[in-house]
Amino acid sequence: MEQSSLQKLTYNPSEMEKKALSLWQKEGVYKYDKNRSRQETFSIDTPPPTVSGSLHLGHMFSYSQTDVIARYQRMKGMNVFYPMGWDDNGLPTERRVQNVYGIQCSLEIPYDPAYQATKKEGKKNLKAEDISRENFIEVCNELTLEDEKVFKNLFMNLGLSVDWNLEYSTINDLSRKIAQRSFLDLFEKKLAYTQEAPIMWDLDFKTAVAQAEGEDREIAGHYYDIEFAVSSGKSENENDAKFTISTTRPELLMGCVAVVAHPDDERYKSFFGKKAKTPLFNVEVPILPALHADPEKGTGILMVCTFGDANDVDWWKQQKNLPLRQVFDAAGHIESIEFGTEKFPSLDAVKANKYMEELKGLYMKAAAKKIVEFLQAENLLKGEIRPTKRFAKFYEKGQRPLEYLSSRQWFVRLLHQKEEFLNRGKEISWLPEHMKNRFDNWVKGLSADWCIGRQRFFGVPFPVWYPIDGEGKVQYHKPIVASQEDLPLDPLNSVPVGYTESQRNEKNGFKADTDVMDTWATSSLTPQIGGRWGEEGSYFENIYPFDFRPQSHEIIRTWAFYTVAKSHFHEDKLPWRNIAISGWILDPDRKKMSKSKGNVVTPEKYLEDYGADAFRYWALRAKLGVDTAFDENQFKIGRKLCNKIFNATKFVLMQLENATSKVGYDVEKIVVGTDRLWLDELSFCIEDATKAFEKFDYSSALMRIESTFWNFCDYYIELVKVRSYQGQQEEKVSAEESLKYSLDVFNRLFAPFMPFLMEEIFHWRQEFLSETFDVPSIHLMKWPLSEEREMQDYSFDLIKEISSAIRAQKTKEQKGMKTEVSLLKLALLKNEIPSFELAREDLMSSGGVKKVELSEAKSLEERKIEVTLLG
RNA sequence: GGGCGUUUAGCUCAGCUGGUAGAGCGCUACCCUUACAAGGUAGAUGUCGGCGGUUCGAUCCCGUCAACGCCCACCA
Repeated sequence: MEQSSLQKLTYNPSEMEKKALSLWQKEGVYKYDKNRSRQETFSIDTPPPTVSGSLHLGHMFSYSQTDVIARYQRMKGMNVFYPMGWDDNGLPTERRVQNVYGIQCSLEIPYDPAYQATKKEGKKNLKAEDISRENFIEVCNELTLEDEKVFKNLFMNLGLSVDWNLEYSTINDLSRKIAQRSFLDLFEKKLAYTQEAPIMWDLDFKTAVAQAEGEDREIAGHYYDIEFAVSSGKSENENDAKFTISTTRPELLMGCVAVVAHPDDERYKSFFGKKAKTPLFNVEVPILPALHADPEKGTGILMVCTFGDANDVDWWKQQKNLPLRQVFDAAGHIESIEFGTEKFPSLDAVKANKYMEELKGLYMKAAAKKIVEFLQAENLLKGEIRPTKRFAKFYEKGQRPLEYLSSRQWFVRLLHQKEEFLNRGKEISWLPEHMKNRFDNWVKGLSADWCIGRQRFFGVPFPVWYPIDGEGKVQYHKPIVASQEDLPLDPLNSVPVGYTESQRNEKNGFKADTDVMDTWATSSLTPQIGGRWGEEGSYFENIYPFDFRPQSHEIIRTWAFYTVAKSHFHEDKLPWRNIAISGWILDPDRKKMSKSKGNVVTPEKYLEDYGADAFRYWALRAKLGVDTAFDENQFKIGRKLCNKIFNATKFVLMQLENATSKVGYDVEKIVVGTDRLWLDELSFCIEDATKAFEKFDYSSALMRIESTFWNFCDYYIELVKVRSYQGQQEEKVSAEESLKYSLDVFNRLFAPFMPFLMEEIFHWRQEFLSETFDVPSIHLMKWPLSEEREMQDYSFDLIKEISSAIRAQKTKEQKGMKTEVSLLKLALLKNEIPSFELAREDLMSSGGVKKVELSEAKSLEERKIEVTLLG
């Protein structure tokens, strides 16, 4: 308690961060109490970050924004449910595991409980070892655990007030169990169904992809003008009418099932009802009218192949009688097609099969080249090959354009409930409001049910088997689903009720579903996973529907939408009341930061250089939903504010070393007018900050608190510092109590924003002021309330004026001189004499002032208060 | 083509229901002078993207155009 010990202190963020972190952990400051009621609970549906690669600035930015809200709610006395999940389920992890351990998943191999994976550490060209899916998942779990530790550390250092007891990963037993439970519920409600249908397919990952995971990219291609003929039923006929089709996909020619033109197109009207003959393969296909054919584009007539693009799929689905002709396999090789069969008829099967001989097994690109050569040889390629740019759908993480492939998949019905989803969107409070448009747009544009199956390994297996009949045919239309008690399970290692392991893949036996679920099928259940939905000891009812869901805008169509859909299906409720969309961090040129552009800034360095509190300041100055250009300056400003708070607090504590009373504060003893004015200012600040926080507008709250704090330093401290240690007793006490009160208020107001520094100051108060508290941390203190009493009728500007004047005089070293305080806009003049008298008394007792007079002037506005300072 | 957002001082951004603009950084000048030089004091800086309209009055409301960004659709 010696003065020197205070004086020596310098702002050292990393030291106080360490201290605070261990205190929080030791005291369980952020622990969620599952026994408290729903009304007393504020629940947050935290986004589980993808655990691959590293956390970037954008994460730190948006997670800080959620944390400040969590901290405010906690100080309001709420029981905060603030979990953290890791999204480790999915492709990126799977690929890494394959590389790191040199293993791959085989669906044929049984589970080996004794299996231990070893990292291959530099050994190259090892043949990948085959292991079972369940073993593979175990290895994935091991690897992601390491990443999760790194992430957790970084989040802790940022000061997130997460309850780490509520940590989960999207592939752990609980998540798998709940994802499977969700599936069973959807199945029971007839919302999940399996069907053979064309789906978007990634050739490299060899998996189905959902509508929401596609993105458009521009690719280079070529137009080929190919000559077709109207068929007369013979393979060769000089007199057949000819027409030309422009296509960019000649390799799909074998899959052509129809030729279409716009119904009003005069050029082709007479062809409708007739058949066309495909070049090379001589397959007869109907010529039909179709509205999606645009007479302006190409030659106005086009081939429908199963399948070249979404149009083909849509149109094909509407036509009931068209065949399906799949020409390439799951890896993008041309299938071995036999012409002259029922599925692939031809007017000249011999010739067609001769061409096929050379095409089969080729990758599509090579096949296209070959076909073009054949066409040239037969003089069926008309005009020039014209280069073009076109947009194609890609899987977000993929390298090659998506293809449409027909396969059996599990779907979740969405299309029948678009209206309901739109209504759900209306019930949610969107922050900022306009983000709702993205949700609406997406729902309105939905064109396919949700394909939830993925032909991958690291994911949640479908708890499903299919019976095999006496002829060895798999009865896909009669799925056998697992029962609740057995979850989580992998059907590859479990047996359905009524069967034995020996019947696996046998006649009259069963076959396991080999697919896993889409990542979103699990992550759309974060509210259920967080609340341990359907589990013993579940506290789902105490947190659901959640109060707050933070997330970024690019996943409104996926995560937000799917979460709403699942909640709607399972509970017939909204998953959360408020959704807050954070903005993006852009690089200084206002471009989105992305790995491919090489403009990504990693957070570790800034966190270390400026300290977590300064780092948070940068994130918390930004409003929700607003993209922010990265600017290192903002860290400096945060650092400066932290330093100022540190020094000002230190100074006030030093002023109070000889205080009359050190135990707490007594507002009753704050009697001097300027002190009371200052209390009013603090009250207004608390009121405004609270209002802002209630609207989740933490950045306005911060701005308000920050500016009040600067006023405190620049004007109020200036005004009272002399009086607070050498004034008359009553006035001295008034200043002391007011300073203690201010310290307390700022300590609490800044706590959600700068948790580390505020924790430190909280302990200074105990050490140097001998204050005692019944909680171990500032973060368990209550948010301050504004005082309910009558406010003065003149404003804080008065304090500013006097204080500036005093400082100006000191600077000039002209003590004892008169100084003038301009009160042009002060409320004082509205209510002239009585208020002036009141102000005069206050000023006289505020310290350093010798004389206060009202100047003579012709008009009211020109009158000034003249203050004479002590010599 | 449809939808959404952004555009305010050199930079990053505030600006609540319409009353001729604010902060911080940067800049200029002065100051180790006071708890804090990671300070302080005093200052300069804007056709509030363009053009129309409503209004006594528009950064704010309406229309329109432009630039930038995002989402969706189309792409034979």
